[in-house]
Amino acid sequence: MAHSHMGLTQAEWSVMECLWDQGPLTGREVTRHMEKSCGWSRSTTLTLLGRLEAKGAVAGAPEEKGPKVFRPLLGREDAALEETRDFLGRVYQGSLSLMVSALTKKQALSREELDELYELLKGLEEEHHD
Amino acid sequence: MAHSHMGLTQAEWSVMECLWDQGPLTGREVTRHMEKSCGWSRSTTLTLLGRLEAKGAVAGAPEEKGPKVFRPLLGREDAALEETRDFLGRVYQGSLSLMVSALTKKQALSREELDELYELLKGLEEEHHD
DNA sequence: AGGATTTGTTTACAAAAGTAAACAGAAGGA
DNA sequence: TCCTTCTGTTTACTTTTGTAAACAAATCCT
Repeated sequence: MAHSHMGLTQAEWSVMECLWDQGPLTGREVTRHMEKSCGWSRSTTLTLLGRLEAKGAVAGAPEEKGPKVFRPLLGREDAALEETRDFLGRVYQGSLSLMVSALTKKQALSREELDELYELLKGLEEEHHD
Repeated sequence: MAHSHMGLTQAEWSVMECLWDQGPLTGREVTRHMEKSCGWSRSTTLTLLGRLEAKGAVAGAPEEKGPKVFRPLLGREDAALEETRDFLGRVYQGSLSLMVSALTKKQALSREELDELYELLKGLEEEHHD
C-alpha cells in the first residue's frame, strides 16, 4: 500500500475518527460533528480535511450534483498500527510485555482489564495449539 | 507527586532516555552522547536540557567546584505511564485489550512476544487467586 | 435575474517543537 | 595576567500544529 508512514497529529486523529466511524461524509457533516465534539469552527475542520487530503489519508470527491464527500483512504487499523509501533518503540523499547508489566507495576490496570486481556491471550494460545 | 502531566516531546524523550540510563551527567556528557546518538549540536542538547529543567523534569545543579550536573526528576516509569495513558486513549479508546487484539489481527506480534505476554498474565492471575 | 446561502480554497497567525548561533562569564594554562 | 577553552544563558530562525478569517465560486430561493 502506498500511504505508509504518515504520522497523524492529534487534531487529525479526531477528524479521521469521525470519518472512520461515520463512513463517508460531506464537509458540512464533518464540520457539524467536529463542532459538537470539539467546538471547532467550520474553517478549522475544513483546513484539517484539506491537510489530510494532502497527505493522502482521505479522499474528497464531489458526487454528481452535490457537495464533496470525504472518505478515509487510510484505514483505522493501519493508522493505529503505525502509531503503536512508534509508541512502543519510543516508550518501551518496542516491547509489549514490557509495557504491560510496567502498567501492572504501577497498578494502572483494573482487574477487569487484566482479566479481559488474559482471556484474550488464552484464546489465542489455544487457537495456536489446535 | 508534583510533576504530573508534562508531556515530553520526542526530542525531550531522547534526552531523558540518556539521563535515565546513564544516571546523573554533566552537560558535556549529555552533549557528547546526543552528538553520537542523534547528531545534535551542543547548543541543541543544552537547549533541550534547559527546557526540561524548566518543566521540572530534570534538575541541574552545580557541584562544589565543577560544572552543573543534570539528573532526572521525572521517573521513567511515570513518564511512560503518562505517555501510555495518552496513547491508549487516543488510539484505542483507552483499552489495552483492544490494542492487543488489533495487533494480533494485524499479525504484528511475534509468537515469542505473545507467549511472553501470556506467561506474564498467567503469573498475574495466579498471584491474584492465592 | 438578484440577493442570500452554501461550499471550497487561500491566506493568516499564534503556539509548540526542532535546531542552533551568539554571547557572556568561569576556568585553566603559558 | 592574558589568552584560550569551557560552560551556561539568550536569542533566533524554521517547521509543524492548531485555529480561523477572507475571499471566491457554486447554488438556491423568490
